[in-house]
Amino acid sequence: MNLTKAWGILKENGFKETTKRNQILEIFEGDERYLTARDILDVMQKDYPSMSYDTVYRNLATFVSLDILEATELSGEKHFRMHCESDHHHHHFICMDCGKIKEIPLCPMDLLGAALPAYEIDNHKFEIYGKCPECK
Amino acid sequence: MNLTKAWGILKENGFKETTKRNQILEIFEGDERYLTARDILDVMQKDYPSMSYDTVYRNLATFVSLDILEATELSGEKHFRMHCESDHHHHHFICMDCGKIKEIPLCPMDLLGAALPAYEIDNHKFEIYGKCPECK
DNA sequence: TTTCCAATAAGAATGATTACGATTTACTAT
DNA sequence: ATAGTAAATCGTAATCATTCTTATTGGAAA
Repeated sequence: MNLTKAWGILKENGFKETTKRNQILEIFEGDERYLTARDILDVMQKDYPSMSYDTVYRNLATFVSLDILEATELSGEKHFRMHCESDHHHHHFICMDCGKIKEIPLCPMDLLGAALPAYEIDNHKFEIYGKCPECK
Repeated sequence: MNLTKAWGILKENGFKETTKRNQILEIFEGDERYLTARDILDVMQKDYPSMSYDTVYRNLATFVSLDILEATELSGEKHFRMHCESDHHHHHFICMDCGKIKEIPLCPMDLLGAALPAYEIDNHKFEIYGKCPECK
């Protein structure tokens, strides 16, 4: 997703255009890796030494709730990246060295079919972890 | 897995038989749900008011490293349960209400085949979240 | 029984995340 | 433009899970 589309979604939902918000989005636009809240804060504090954790976490939560960012938990820490452009459901290979991802078009839920008839299925997680060709 | 088998593994690896360790294992033997370190501590402190977090965490880590327990991260917290008896690789449906699981015999990695030739695959996670028939 | 080392207790430290009152900023209507 | 208003941010403290440290205890072998 790009900045323009992200701001479109934010405006539609009544969020104000602030410089901090914009810079957070710019960081994600220019980085395809999964980043932590701390990663964001570190970059932001170069320009805004008074930048607060609260602002980072609050905006990350906002962006995730609007599907501008996607989040996953890697080794106990929340990580974020710009939501994929592709509109079809998919999963990710995640490089544990550099944080870059590769889309996996397959979804195991398609194969399960009606294997759990009496169950209410709310969510699922399928991720592959390892090293990408560059990091191997 | 049962207590006898767990203690066999522990003894093989030179771990001493302590009352605390045994009670932790008994809790897991009698509970098929995913439990947190705090869950264990709460139960243990009824019998041992001085029970320390450190003891819980240290033993949980030991048990996981010996494949006596299996661990997963649910909403930011590490959860543990007795390792499944079944020797073939599988995944889990996890009830987010009661913590009970259901085994899913299918593994999506089987279907990926050689779809990621240049990648080093170290690990993967496939879990389905929702409500079990009892909790629905 | 004594000795040794693993195991534990107690509590402090850490690291990520959330909460809160005070202040500032972006948008809106004048 | 300007003021009013609610949203956004700051600064900092609190919380929560987890790990670390040091002193002490307990299990098992000699």
